[in-house]
Amino acid sequence: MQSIIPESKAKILEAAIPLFAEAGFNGVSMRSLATEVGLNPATLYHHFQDKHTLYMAAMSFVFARRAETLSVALSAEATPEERLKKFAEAFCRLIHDDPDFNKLIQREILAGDNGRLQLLASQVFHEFFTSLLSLCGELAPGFDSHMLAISIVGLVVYHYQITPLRQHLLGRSPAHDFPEKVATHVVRLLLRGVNTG
Amino acid sequence: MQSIIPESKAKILEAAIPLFAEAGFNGVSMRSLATEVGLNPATLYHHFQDKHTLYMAAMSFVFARRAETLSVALSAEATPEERLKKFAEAFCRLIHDDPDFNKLIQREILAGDNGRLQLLASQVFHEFFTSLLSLCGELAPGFDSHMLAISIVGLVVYHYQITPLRQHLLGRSPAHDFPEKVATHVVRLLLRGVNTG
DNA sequence: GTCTATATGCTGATAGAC
DNA sequence: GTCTATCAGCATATAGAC
Repeated sequence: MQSIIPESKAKILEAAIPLFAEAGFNGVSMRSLATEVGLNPATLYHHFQDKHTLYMAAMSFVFARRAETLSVALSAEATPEERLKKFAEAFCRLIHDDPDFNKLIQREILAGDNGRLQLLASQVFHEFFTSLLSLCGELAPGFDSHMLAISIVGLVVYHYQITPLRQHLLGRSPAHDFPEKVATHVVRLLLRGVNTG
Repeated sequence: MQSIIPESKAKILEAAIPLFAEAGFNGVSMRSLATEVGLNPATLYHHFQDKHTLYMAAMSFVFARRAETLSVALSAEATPEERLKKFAEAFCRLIHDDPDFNKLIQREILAGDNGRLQLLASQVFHEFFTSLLSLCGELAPGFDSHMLAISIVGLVVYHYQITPLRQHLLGRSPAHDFPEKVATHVVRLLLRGVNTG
């Protein structure tokens, strides 16, 4: 499954990922990318057929890195509550440590290309989401597993998505960015709701 | 507070909103916008100084429309539980009925311009978020109100944000898009967590 | 207030030398 | 595999007629 990528090609992709995450497909020119890598713009066309091909290669590159990480935390043998806790911690850490991953997914969803979303769903999220669905089924048989799974992911992802805006909202503290803090909050809310006790 | 906008100017802004929501600032050219409105590109520059000014005017236009709606559902006199329910329903309906609003906020967050996010926070979300914080304080004194408020918003918003991707994930049903369904799910999860009963 | 015509620069992409 | 040189097209924006 793991394809071998030549060094220079990988160097271009590594540079492309943060640029595309920050500015989107239209916001990154082949010139600016070439400058970033320290190459001539024409050289990029030796490694990739065109800009779109390069973009897709960069997406595959970053997504392949993370698809594995996502499933691991869910597959451990433990009680549903324990697995939820482990998953929340691993997921918060992942999203916190690799902001590009989150941004690129957001941009893909916004772009709304159905073929690409299909690819994303099947190649990156299928195994992860299947495991999460089964966890949801064990954890809360009375809930719609699909909605619950989306809610769990949303609770984590949204916290980090909205971070740049949160800086300007009331009650904000730097501690709110710590993965452990977010994980604890999310798990507590999921298990018992707002009922204190 | 409500500024008077000439008809032709308003017509341009109304056309610009869905275009910017769909393709982002870089993805919309003055040419394509002009074509959409049925005007010559040069005419746009009679109404707006430049593209950035036009974009900001479009943002103010769509946000001013919604800032009011957001606060209303929270200000009613009722028990915290009842207010949460009312808010969830109104919020789900708003996000469902006006996808552009959600997309434009997402794009603003991704763009990450701190000045513009500050403006968004103070002019659009301040009153709304303050009310939501106070509801959170009444509802769950044991929780960090800031985190809880973000979680409530995230549960709703993320559900609709991820809709294009959800189409390709397991367990999906068209009913998952209905605002009432999402609101019921979110409120149930918030009040009692996954504990069935 | 809307148009025609146009300036200027940046874009993705190619041909061909080394 | 990397470069120089260059193309055609589209971008934002302006000047000025009607």
